[in-house]
Amino acid sequence: MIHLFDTAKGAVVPLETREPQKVSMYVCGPTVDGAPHIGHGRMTLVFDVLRRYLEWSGYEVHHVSNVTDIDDKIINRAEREGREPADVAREFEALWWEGIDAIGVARPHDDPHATAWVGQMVEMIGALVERGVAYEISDGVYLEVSKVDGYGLLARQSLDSLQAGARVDANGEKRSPVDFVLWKKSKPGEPTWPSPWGDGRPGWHTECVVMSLGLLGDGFDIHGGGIDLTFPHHENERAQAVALGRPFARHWMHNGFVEVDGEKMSKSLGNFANLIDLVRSTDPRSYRLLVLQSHYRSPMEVTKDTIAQARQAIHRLDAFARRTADIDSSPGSGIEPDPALISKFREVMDGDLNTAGAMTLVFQLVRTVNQSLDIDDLAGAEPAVAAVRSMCQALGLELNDEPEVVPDDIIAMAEEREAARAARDFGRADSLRDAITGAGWILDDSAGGTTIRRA
RNA sequence: GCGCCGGUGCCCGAGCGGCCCAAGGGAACGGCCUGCAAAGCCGUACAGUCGUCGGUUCAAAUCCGACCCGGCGCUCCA
Repeated sequence: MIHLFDTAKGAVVPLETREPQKVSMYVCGPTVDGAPHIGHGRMTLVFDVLRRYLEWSGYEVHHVSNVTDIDDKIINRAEREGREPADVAREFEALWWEGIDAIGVARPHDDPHATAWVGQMVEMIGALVERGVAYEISDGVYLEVSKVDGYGLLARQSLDSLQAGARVDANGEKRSPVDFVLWKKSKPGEPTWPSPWGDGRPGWHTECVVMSLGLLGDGFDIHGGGIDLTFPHHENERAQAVALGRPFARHWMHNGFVEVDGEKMSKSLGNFANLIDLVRSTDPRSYRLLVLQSHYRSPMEVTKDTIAQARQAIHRLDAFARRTADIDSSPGSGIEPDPALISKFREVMDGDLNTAGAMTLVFQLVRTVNQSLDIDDLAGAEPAVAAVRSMCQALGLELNDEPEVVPDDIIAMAEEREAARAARDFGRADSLRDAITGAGWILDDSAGGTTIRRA
């Protein structure tokens, strides 16, 4: 059984699902006010691997991830650029999916948009007001945090110490500085929805409770996101559910941050690393491998160097895939993954999703298979090859065993070089090779002939 | 200030009481292969030690305390 760290419990615990063999997970998605960055990339990759591994383990997974398409930052950007907030949201949502698709993250089964759920949010806020845990002041409706049992569970701090640290509120009407906004009354020119408290829009923390509960139901299994969302976002989501008396997430998961040169990478710091640039400038699988080689809760260093290191490792894996391409391990082939290896993999992954340990296994197998193949021990290699393929599937790592599509003129030059080599005219052969290299292609000579690949 | 999380070889990064004189990847070096290279494969070396100082224990990278450094939250943030 898989064990995962639960932020609320502060410990690694077995994943006990609401229904047997089914997992419902809600992952906090982006606010689409700008291009996705590599931190978003890591987050989606972490939960993609979790989802794939659970599916590989036999669970039926219901994966929901929202898109926040109305928010102050979107409004501000729209204002700055003189266009409609919806237009800003549309543009960056498209970019979001481009980045996510490129790194091979499976699309969620549902991708609720905040703007489509405002009616339900108004309803929920109404219920909170009715229960006497929310109150209206001049600029909006707030949740009264002191009325929520166990507030501070995720923050791992008492209400008192949270209150001590909270910034003083400018308005002065809030009953406590930690009370948070459920409904924001609109200022002129902003997008609005009607409500019993006047036109306005929902606060950020409200959308995720309403949409997660709405799509996955009470007591769903996993709620996840970046570690920065732990407090206040997730705390406040939970507070609303608790205040309503509804069971919320059974299990909380948060992934660690990406750091660039030891520093937090974020929009506000300006050392913002764009995911789109990354996937356009390198093999996107490199980034998945980099993510896999560190633990999801640890900080992860992303620089040109670490990306390049991962790309080299991907090359090694691809070479392995090419070398073993002739081994057919499809169902009915008679070649099964070595059960001992699979159970070792499972044991490692079940320990809080230890993907780094899993990659260790994969690379060790790559070596032993190569050793077997070096001495023509095909039978010894086959079950290990099948195991590697199975593991890679669980990790969402696609290995490339296909020769690349090479332009005709490059092929022509390569053939000419072959002729020159056959004629032992190595001067001519080498100058042709230089020309091919100059065009961005690399020749791999081997006993079986020469293959061409992109540099 | 309060709370949380880290500091492991040249780089990235697992391990979190005995299986660790510490995995794996990258880089380095050597060999095989090659007309020569590159690629690929194989192998070797690199941490006598896991930020520092104390402590607990038969046993500590792993637990406890203090300190130093970095990150996160308490403010928009994945």
